[in-house]
Amino acid sequence: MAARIDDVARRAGVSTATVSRALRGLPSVATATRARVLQAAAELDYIASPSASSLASGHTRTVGLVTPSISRWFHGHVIEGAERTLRAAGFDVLLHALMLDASMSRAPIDPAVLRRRVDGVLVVGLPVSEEELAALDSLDVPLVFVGAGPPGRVRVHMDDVGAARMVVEELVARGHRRIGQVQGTPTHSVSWSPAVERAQGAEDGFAAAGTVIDRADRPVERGDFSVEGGRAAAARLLDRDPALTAVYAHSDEMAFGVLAELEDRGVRVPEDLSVVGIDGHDLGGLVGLATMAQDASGQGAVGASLILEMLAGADVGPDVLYPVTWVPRRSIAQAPAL
Amino acid sequence: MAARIDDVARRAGVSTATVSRALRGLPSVATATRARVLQAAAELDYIASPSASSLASGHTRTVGLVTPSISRWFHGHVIEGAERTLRAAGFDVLLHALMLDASMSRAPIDPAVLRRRVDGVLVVGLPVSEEELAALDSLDVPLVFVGAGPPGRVRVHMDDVGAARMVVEELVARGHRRIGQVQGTPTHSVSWSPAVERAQGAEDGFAAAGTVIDRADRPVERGDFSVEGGRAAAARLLDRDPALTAVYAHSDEMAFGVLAELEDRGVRVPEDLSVVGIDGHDLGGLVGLATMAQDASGQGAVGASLILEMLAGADVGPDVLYPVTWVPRRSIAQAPAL
DNA sequence: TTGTAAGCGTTATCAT
DNA sequence: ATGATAACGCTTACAA
Repeated sequence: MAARIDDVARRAGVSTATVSRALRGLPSVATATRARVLQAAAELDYIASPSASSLASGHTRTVGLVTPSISRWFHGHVIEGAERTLRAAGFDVLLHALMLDASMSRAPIDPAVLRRRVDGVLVVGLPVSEEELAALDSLDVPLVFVGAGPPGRVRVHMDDVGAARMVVEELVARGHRRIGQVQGTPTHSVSWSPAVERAQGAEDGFAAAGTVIDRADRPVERGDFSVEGGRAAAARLLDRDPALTAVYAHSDEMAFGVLAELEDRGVRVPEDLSVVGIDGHDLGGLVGLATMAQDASGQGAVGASLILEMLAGADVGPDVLYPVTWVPRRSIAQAPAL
Repeated sequence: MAARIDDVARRAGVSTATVSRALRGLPSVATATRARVLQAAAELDYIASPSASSLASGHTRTVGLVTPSISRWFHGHVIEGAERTLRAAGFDVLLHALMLDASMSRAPIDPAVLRRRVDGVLVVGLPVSEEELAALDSLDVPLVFVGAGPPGRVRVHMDDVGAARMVVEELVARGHRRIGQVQGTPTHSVSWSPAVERAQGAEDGFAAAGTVIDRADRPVERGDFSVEGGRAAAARLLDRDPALTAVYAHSDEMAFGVLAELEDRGVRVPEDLSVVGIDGHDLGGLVGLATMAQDASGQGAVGASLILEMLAGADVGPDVLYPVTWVPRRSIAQAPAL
């Protein structure tokens, strides 16, 4: 049915080896020959069998995307950016999602699925364990992390610590002295996850504030990086300390939950309480959420480019730090007078 | 480096053919033999080369997902549901995104990318042209549509016409007589896209309302299925007819844009104007958006299952109609008194 | 139930 | 610059 390489060879009057060279753009082919081959291939609507060429060459022209989510804002956008870049370079994208279950835990990365199947792996917003890292290394292909990656590895991410610090500084500068936090929960307890770094940055912000804010005046609850988690955490926060004047949610999605809970309780934003998030979610403007915005699809595109460069033999530096933008919106204001 | 099938064969003391049969669970293998093979394979950490087995068998154990978006609500959720189902069945997922450019147009589906690479194709929320349909058919693999598909094809989708009709009926029942619409724009002009059907359903609703609503009292603007498009369409709608008492947006994301525009203009929802969407976007509750909700990830899972069944040789009926749920929220209310 | 051996459709090595 | 041909690592008749 479908044309094979020797059909093209016969039609062009050359050997299969020459067809292969011509079609892949290798140098040592006479211009006239190449033209004839291209012509013949086009006429036959020939496309090389990916499995055959993978088997023979050892390359798959496929990059694996490992992610804990597709529908969440960050992951969806990173995947979108990466897919576009990879496809433009003629690579296929293999999606490997490790969904979180109800208890926020997940199956470990299964290297068997990726082995011999991809030329590179992009880990999207997923803190991995030491064992998983070893498993990924054993694939022996370029490995790039977007959004969260172990130090020393090739990774592209925002400055989580710095962004969190700036958020706290914005709040303190507006007179807030009782600031609750809704923290994310990393799927693996590693020191380099956004969950941890966005908490660390807040500590830095408090330390640098020039005003001592007692630990009791900055309570923290966990929100699992989800809207519902954020809502529940906000509820616990307000129950603990009804006198809070601000809440810093470590992600916009959790901040949405905070806003929902506040509305239910009749707490006015920002008159009674200010709310700030991190991420720059598309719908933040809709609810007037102040945030530190990052460019997720841009990071996905850069991550994909890095893999392509590594595949081309380039040495790439370990860290691409992506800038963030402060987006003040109506959810943040001066702290109410005491 | 990596173990191959003859390493396993040698270790288990059988032929490569037997290893192949044993590992794939084919019937004609003695229990004891199978155990020895499994044991040997485990010891060597053996995994069959996908390219080699594809080449030999003609199957790829991969399903292609063709979609115009990953970050939008519907597409992200469908992909998530489909991925989960396919992976559970041992299939890989190839992501093929056809991003829309600024003018809402997109590159045509490139069958070359899919040819010989997938055992099945799931088209996610994407109206395709006749040419594209022919190209997809030429792949000669199971083809399933989710969210939008040509009549007669295997597809899973909500009842767009019925849902739109119900939305209009809900508005009319609350006394609304001047109802604006924010319509989606299909990427291809086909009669069976949600964009068209959600408009058609509205017509049905008006016709069945028992009250004649003049065409001039139900103006329509296009919103491109995006938040910003929805906002712009709402602006045009209000400029045309400031006396509207309700807006039916053909998707929740466009409805979000409508709400944003209304807020900017100081139009109170629902006191001055009611807003209703379709989809059941996760963040609808946050802004109190009334909507007809559908289960996107469920549809993705069902679509994937259908492909798996077709691959198994089953005959599957052409249409799986997914139910919708009316979710009244605070954005809908009685029409204001004249 | 198991083994032998012929493909599957390329790429890459080595000549020419 | 081009051609022969041996891999690549499986699956699947066909035999036994």
